[in-house]
Amino acid sequence: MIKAVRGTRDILPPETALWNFVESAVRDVFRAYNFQEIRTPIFEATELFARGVGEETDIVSKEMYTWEDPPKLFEEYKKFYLEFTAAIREGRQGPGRALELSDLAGSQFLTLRPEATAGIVRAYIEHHLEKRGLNKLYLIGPMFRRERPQKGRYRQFYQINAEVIGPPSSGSDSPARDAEILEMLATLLDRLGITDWNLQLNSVGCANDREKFNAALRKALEPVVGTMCADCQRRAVTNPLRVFDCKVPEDQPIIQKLPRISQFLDEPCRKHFEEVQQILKSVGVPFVLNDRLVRGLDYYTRTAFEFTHGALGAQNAVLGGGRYDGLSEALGGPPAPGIGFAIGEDRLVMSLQETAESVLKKPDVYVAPLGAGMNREAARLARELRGQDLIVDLGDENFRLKKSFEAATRAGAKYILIVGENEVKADAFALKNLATGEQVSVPRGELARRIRETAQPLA
RNA sequence: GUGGGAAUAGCUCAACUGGCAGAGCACCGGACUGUGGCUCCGACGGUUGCGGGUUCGAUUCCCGUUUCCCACCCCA
Repeated sequence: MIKAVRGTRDILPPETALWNFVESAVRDVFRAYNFQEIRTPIFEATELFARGVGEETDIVSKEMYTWEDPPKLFEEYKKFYLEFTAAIREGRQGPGRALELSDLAGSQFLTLRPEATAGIVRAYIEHHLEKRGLNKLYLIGPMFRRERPQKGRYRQFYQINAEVIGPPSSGSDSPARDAEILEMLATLLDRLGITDWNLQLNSVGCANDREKFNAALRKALEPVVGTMCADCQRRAVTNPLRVFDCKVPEDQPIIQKLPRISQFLDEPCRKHFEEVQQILKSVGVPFVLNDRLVRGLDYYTRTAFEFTHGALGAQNAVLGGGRYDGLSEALGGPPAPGIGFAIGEDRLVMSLQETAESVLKKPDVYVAPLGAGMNREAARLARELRGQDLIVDLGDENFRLKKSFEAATRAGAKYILIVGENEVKADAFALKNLATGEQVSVPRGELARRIRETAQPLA
């Protein structure tokens, strides 16, 4: 049997109804904040992510799905190898040279997107969206990372992203935008019925602050790192910021004494962060300051945040984001401050799984043809009813009536409509309410109204 | 990439120290020829994840492998 590949999965009904519920709530809420949808390709030039996300991040250095298109390197290597082995076998001189860079001319490296922001900023630059002033964009779609799967973590997973980006003159760097995004997220989660969320907020400063902070952090770690856990010793070398993620109890007293980014913010960054907090207080969005919150992508500046939720296991971050004021320039574009976030849709759906049944729309009526030739009549009736905006399921004339009833019940239909010879002659059809058992004969022209008026009060 | 657990019918799970692979639910048919849910009866359903080893005999023990789950790492 051919199975879905590791880390990928099929999302089946009725669970898909829950995904649609989430996505339509997202679209409604985002529209209220004047965000508009953007769709970008699922694969991009590898270089985009290398430069945008950062060569040193785990995402780029070990988790991307990358290939060569067309696969010349592989073809050239195969050719070389075959010639080489044939030469040895035949005892003659082998190929004169190994593979060179020029052999790769005409091919490029492509990557399945591991995140959305780089692609959106690429589109912003490519289409000169700075001419439009402030852009408020959102994107829903699959992302790909080659990680070991576990609860809430897949190799193909789905994100809901939103970005506010524009030239500085559009106010894109204003703390008002940070606060607006955070308030929108709080609204969305509440709307979805997720109430026990927790907003963790931090500022990671600008590039300048980070440089000073990193230097101070390295200096502070130097004398103590030898006594810390193996992971911390590794982090201290590769990415000192991540030491703050450590959960080993013995290391906590040491971490407590380390310098914090909050002590290194310059005056503009400090004021910016302060204003974000003041607006959040003003609109009543609760948050917790966490100056140990660091994010894994190189492009983040200033505001960084994470919404967590219990019942998600170890992967408890349901969404995360922050500001990325230098990203556009890093990709060769004009200055374009921005802030955005990514919601892990898989995790979001997981945290409201129990409501799956309640958002599923059931058929209003099951049309049951009865006897030879009745499929034709039933098809006409079903078409009429569907044209009246009813959800209609349709059976088959070969089903015995008992089987039609069972199928209608299983489908969860509110009504069953019997289409037999008697009904066709009279042009009035037996309509039975499957919940109450009440059955009446209804003239063709009144069917839709009859189904709708008694079906509505149930909802 | 590292560690732990698991894999048996469509689903959820049994099967004693190694001895005929089973149950419930679901599905299909019948009781009931144009009236469902309840009930009763019957039928169907398996390369025990895959490959190897030990054994008279392996779902069971051993080795390998794949996948899933959980955690680390990292992130959404």
